[in-house]
Amino acid sequence: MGYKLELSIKLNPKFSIKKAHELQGRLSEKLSFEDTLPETVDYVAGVDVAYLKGLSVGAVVVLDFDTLSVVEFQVAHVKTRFPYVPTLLSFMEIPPAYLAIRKLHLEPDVFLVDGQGFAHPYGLGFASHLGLILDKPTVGVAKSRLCGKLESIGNHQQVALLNDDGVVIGAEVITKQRTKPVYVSVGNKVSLERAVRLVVSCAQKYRLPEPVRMAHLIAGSEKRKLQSAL
DNA sequence: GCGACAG
DNA sequence: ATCTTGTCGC
Repeated sequence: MGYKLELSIKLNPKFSIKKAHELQGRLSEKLSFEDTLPETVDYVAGVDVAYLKGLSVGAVVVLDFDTLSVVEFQVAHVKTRFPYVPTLLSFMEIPPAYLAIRKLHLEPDVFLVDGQGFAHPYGLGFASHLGLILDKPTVGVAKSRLCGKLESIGNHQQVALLNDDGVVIGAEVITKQRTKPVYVSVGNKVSLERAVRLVVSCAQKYRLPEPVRMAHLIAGSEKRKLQSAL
């Protein structure tokens, strides 16, 4: 079901995988690794996308940074028009994610996104691409590694760096003991150090930081709702 | 040529 | 990601 779409895209001269990678490389240069976050964060958002047949369900949730309680959430669904192609995930997930985010009444200080940020072969994972479009601070929080070599930091056992040709592109973070680590990288307008701190502070009881975990649950419930409505 | 490959 | 109940372990 996905190969047909992938084929049509590969045959489309207006959008080849090679051209998409070149675009990612150019956009990556516009990323900011500076900390533009306010001293005290009030709202942290979580973003995720779920799939149902030919539909993509985007979900965004806003939590109070201090209590990690949900203060708002929005969902949106659109027909999936781009297949999952490793390294091109953002092209598939941005439409539903962006539509949901546009519905927000509150403006989050930062968005924790389910996927890679700068820790990407062309320096532009979903979190970074979304960060440029929103022109807001974003952090990539992936459940598995896409690229980069591990590089331990002294006697630090909770955080290891992801290195790519001598460049630090992200970090492997153990948010909860006895569970697999998560991969954190800068999306846009935030430093890696701050990004890691945000993820760690938002992950208390579960492996995934609460914003991302909540967004995942909301996308899932919305999917079930659409499911039964068919 | 071979292996890797977010969600 | 998705299809899915119970079950083993911290």
